[in-house]
Amino acid sequence: MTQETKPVRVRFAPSPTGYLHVGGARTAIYNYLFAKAVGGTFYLRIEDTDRKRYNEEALKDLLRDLKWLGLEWDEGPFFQSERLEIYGKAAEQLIDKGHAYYCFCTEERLQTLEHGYDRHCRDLPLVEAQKRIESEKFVVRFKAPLNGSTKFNDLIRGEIETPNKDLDDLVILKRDKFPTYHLASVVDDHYMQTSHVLRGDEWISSTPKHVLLYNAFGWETPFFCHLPVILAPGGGKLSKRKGAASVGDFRDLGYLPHALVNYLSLLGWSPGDDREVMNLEEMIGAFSLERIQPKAVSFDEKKLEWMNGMHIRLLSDSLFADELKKLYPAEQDEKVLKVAALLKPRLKFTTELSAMSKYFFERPEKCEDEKAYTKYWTEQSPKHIELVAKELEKIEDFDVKNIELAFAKVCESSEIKLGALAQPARLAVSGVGAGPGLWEILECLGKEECIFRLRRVF
RNA sequence: GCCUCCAUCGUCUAGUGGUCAGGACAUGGGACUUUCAAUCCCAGAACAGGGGUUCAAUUCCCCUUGGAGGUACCA
Repeated sequence: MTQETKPVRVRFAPSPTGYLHVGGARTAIYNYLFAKAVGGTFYLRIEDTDRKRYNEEALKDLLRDLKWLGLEWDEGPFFQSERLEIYGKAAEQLIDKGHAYYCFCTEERLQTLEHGYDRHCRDLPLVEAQKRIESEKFVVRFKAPLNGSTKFNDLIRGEIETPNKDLDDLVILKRDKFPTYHLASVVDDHYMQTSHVLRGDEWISSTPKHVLLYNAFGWETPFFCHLPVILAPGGGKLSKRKGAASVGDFRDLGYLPHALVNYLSLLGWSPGDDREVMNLEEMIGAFSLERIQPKAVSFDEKKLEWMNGMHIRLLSDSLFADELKKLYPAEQDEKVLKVAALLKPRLKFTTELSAMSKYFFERPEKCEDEKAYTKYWTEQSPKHIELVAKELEKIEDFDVKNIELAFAKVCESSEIKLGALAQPARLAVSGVGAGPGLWEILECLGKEECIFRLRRVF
């Protein structure tokens, strides 16, 4: 079977040591989009071979965050820690073939070495080594070739060639019998029939070693595709200090999962046309590995914010109303839906919802918006508002059109500009100086409530 | 140090051996307007530098510079 005919199977293979950061999330997204785009399988593998850094909390968050993003996996999660026997056997297999060897060097000795491991144990006779493993601690190292060079083809960068003399005899089985990443990932990617390895580009320089491992086993290599890193706005690593960095952070800030996925998908990839705001189906439809850029990219939260606003506006009114309903479970659906429709076009974060919707459901006790108060409220305002209240009282059909007419009447009869009338009325009714159209607010509140609020004085 | 990768507006990107180098975010201005948004319109803004190859390079090659990654019994 050639690689071209192999069914597409890709994986996201995080190590549960910390929060899922946006770089990892994007790797997951590209794997997911690619699998879905070609009708392949997307599986999840947990690379928990580092017992010191293992963090159970991180694992839980990871699964939760992936689900939140909507990246459901088809298989897994598979845990490497449960497959130790397989890696042990694989290591033995390489030793038998002469591609790997036992190394008994102590950490102290290794520390005295200046330029990496000196291949001290490489030529120990196997029989001797096999005796020593009974009583001594050891690791298993891969025997890298001394001459020649190793090439592989990266799907977005083309051929990458490394002289073998620059590759060291890397440890594949650690002292604690756990495999290193290199062994575990190669063995798993083979047995789990991974067709394409899409991972961060920090792995580029390890890939020749992986290729050598595949060769030593006599296995076919998967396709490799290394994704560019995501950098912080000013350059350098993305970190909490430089703003939000983990998926959880963005969720807490009020971002929509699909807005994050959409934005992240565009960081290093484009559909080839001018589309930017896309739902998951559109992203899947447009996705291809060839259009991924090799260049490192920097994270622009401003654009993410904009993207989030766009996705909020894309939400159906009823879906958006569900968010609002969470805040006011006791309120009537009809009113919640109305308020939601008014608010939807004007916010960037669902977290703004609470503050922006409050006055629709609770009477404001006082004017909370001091700036607007100083700007719009005058000594004349109470008088003007009373005129409005009187006019509103006369309305039979309390809708936007009639409310507007009522205001127009007051303006005309008392020669007041609409601005001087509407803003104080808004303050009286909502307690704040900004929001949806005043007529809409009033209609939503209902005649009785409006008149009550107008006649109170702050 | 050594090895590897990368390089179009401030940012994300499209693009081609001959283009007015296109779009989006951000920025500035305008329109709309009862406010704040949203929306619409307009503007400024880029092919890192130097060598080649070529009739012609942003595009192909080399060097420099800059950035990123690796150089772990971490992934």
